[in-house]
Amino acid sequence: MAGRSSPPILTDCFSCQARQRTEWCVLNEDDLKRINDAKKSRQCLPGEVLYHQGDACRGIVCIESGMIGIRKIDADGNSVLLGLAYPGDTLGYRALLMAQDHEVSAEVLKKGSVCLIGEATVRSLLDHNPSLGHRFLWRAVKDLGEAENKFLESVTLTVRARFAHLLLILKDRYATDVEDGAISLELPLSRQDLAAMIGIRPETMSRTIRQFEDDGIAHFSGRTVHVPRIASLLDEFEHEDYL
Amino acid sequence: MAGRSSPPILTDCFSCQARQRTEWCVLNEDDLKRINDAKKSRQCLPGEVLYHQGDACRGIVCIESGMIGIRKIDADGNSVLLGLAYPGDTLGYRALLMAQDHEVSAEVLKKGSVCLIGEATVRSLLDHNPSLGHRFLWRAVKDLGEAENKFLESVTLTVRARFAHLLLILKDRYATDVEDGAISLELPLSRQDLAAMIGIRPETMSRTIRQFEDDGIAHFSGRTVHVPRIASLLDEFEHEDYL
DNA sequence: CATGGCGCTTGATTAATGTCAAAGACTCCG
DNA sequence: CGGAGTCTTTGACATTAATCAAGCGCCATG
Repeated sequence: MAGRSSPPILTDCFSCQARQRTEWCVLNEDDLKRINDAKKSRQCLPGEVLYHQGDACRGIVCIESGMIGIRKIDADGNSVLLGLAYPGDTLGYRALLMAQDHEVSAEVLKKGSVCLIGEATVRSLLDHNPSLGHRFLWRAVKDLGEAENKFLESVTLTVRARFAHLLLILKDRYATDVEDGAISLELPLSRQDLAAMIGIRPETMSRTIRQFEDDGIAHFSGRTVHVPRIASLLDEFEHEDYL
Repeated sequence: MAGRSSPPILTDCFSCQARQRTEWCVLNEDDLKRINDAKKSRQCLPGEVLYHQGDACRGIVCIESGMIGIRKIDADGNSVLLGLAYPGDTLGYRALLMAQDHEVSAEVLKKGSVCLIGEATVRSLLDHNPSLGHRFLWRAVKDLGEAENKFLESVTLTVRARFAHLLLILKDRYATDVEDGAISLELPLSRQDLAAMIGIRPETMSRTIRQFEDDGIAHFSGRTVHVPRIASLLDEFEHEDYL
């Protein structure tokens, strides 16, 4: 391990680290070979857009490494980050299954590599491989639950509460240091994108961060956050104004 | 037709009017018989709750007639109507597939009849009937798109715009009279529930209705609405404040 | 080193929506 | 018919978050 300096350029589904976490983990060797032959692998850099909303869907994207943001921009130019995607996640299955254009954009937030799998290949695999369909069904249902929760939060919780919740979610993946109720984390997002995740303006994000500072809930320094008492985030998120 | 006074009490999947619109339309005769034998049919009246959030999921519900509201109530008592379900819709598949408790309640809004299909039956059908899985996958993906749009609207649009959109959606199903850009419709919901659909307070709903009256966009009388110019609803929904 | 762009912060102000309270309207039931 | 309870409307007010505008800091680039 220590000797390898860089990953192989030509990635291979059989040895893909992320595959265990993907919908493709249920494929048998033959199918895996088919997908391996059909896929196109490629490196991607921050800022790059894998597909834009409105683009025709030509297949799906499988993330091998890096981080992708799912973004939607409305007619007025409001940018909302609907979600973050990580190695093992499959993107664009919605548009493919509905046989319509992409409704969202997929934008690279951290450099990494992705594989593109053509529409025909996916359809064919889905058709004769029921358990693959089940995996996608499971995935869609999970995403659906999360989407409904986001709607619910956006209409019932204040910005403070939503931001506290966002930090709690990011904590699970980005906590760098945990000790007895206190945590440090390294945010993967700019302030603008943090704002876009909970559907608020950058100015409001800035002010909310300031409030958390003033209230001693969290200390922000660049993208590093220190939370002395995780419970205080939970308080913000859950109690709201406990009557 | 004219002679029949009431529907038969014992409903039957083979003759079910709603089946064509359900996920079950892909079943062959054998499977249809299985489900027909396994299901329990029952009448339901407004106010009745088919399942509460937090209940264990014992199976799914298939709507034969009537209207069901999908409701979620948060810790502070805020009630949000996540959606409306109609004949042909299948409810509770989320909890069943995720093998967890119901996260929402299903509440009867208009009297009708539903069929309950046990968990074991559904799983068994899903397991050996791939096209049924595909139907559910398609359904989940569609619901997912709608849920994301609701989130998006809630964070980018004003209450006016969201209400205009709600009216446009309800129009498709409840328009009683359409003529040259003007419509009448009979709302299926109380003001409270209209408010709950877009995540606002009843008072705000009342005021928004008042605004629409004052602006000549729509005339409300009880649950009857008259919209002289449909385009005015579209203006509210789309342009927002066209810059 | 200078410069321009972009992201972030802050302040002042405004607009939108929630909250609280009260009164009317309607419905169901005895 | 009466009355309780719920739904709806309205008013006054508080609060939240968006908007507009300015300034600062950082970084890339010439």
